[in-house]
Amino acid sequence: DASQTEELSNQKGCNYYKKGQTVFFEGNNSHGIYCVHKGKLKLHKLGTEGKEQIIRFAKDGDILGYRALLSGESFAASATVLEDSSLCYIPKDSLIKLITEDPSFSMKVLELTCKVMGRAADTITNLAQKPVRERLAEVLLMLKEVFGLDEEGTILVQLSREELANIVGTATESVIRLLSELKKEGTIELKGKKIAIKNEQELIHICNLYE
Amino acid sequence: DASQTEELSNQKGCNYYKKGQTVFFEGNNSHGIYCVHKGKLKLHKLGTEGKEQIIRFAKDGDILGYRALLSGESFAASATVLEDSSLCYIPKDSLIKLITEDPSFSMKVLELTCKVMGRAADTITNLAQKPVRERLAEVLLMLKEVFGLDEEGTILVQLSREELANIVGTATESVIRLLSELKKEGTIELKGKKIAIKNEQELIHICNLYE
DNA sequence: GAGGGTAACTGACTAATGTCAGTATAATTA
DNA sequence: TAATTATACTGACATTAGTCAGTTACCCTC
Repeated sequence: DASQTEELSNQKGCNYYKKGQTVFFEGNNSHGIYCVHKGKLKLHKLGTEGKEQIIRFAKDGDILGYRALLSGESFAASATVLEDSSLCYIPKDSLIKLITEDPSFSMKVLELTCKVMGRAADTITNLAQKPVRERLAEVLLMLKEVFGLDEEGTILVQLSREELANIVGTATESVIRLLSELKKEGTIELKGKKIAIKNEQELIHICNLYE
Repeated sequence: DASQTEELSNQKGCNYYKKGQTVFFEGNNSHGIYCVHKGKLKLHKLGTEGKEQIIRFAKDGDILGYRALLSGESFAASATVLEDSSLCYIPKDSLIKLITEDPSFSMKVLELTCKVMGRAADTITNLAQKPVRERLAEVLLMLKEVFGLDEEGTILVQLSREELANIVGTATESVIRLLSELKKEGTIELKGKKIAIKNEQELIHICNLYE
């Protein structure tokens, strides 16, 4: 959890990453995990024809790279920094030691992985069944949950239209069209890359249309 | 792993479930986990308009229901028996005791959850990016991996066309049409519900078309 | 501040896939 | 075995969403 992660961070010191830098690459082997001290990252993997698929996001207090390490597999996704961030690295041995020696810590890690699995099942269901418009609404609400809003309702993360498309699982043009639709309807506001949620109830309504 | 699961199964004894029976329901709370002694199950959740989405499968030696228990959330999916099965139940307390007292067991469970997470990321990417035909090919190969084939190449699980559609994330009619296409091309063979893989290389080719 | 590059946007078109309606076949049960 | 239901299948059609081509707006560097 936050306190234990923080403790680890302080012990080891942090490294700084510039916007756009990739912390680890899909397919490589994991030798340790990363704790986000301060920053925002995307976890993404390569799909068809090299197209990026964004799997999830990480922010302050989150940990990264543990899936590969604990499964003994290579990284299933790459982690790229969305804005200048500081992450601390915990080598494999320290982590394994902590997990095996501290049952409460290993329960925490289990809890985390199991929660992420639950979110993944939702994502699968939505991708399989919902049309693009509903998925986009869902993504906007997810981004709000993860990164929060400022006073004006602006989602506190900067993503390109292409990146939004790579979360939703659609073409960039579709995202552009649907965003301007939502703007016309007064549900959101657009100022450059910034997206402000003006009518959250309507977004919730859109993504629950048939439920 | 298998030996520890088996040990637990023997201790507690198994319960029998008839084909079609649901072992636990999405949304309910978990008070223990289930080990599959012998059988085949689907894990599925409700999506748009009550449509089923199949998330994954379980067979002999697999465990079920741990995600909810360890995350402290309700079941994210229901588990339904595809053919008569025997499962043994392990109450929460026994499991927690085992995890906290045996570090090697808790590492095993972590390894399991992390592997499942990796598969989920693949599924998300495929659903988001691949067309239905490729996803169907992928599903047939996945079913082969999970349940195996008999001497004639028949996949050793019986699923309706609707269930196949609910894995692939498409309409039943699309599955029917694509299956008969694959049959015409000689890639598979159909005898009632039974699907036999006649040209695995071709299936692999289909699902890797653009990679 | 001009120029070059990238990202955002728009419109026309096409292809993929879902929907609907109806028939045939298999499975189940009275 | 006949009746009944459920599942598999087929064809026509509608709709969604992706592709392609081109324009405009923004951003960064020189």
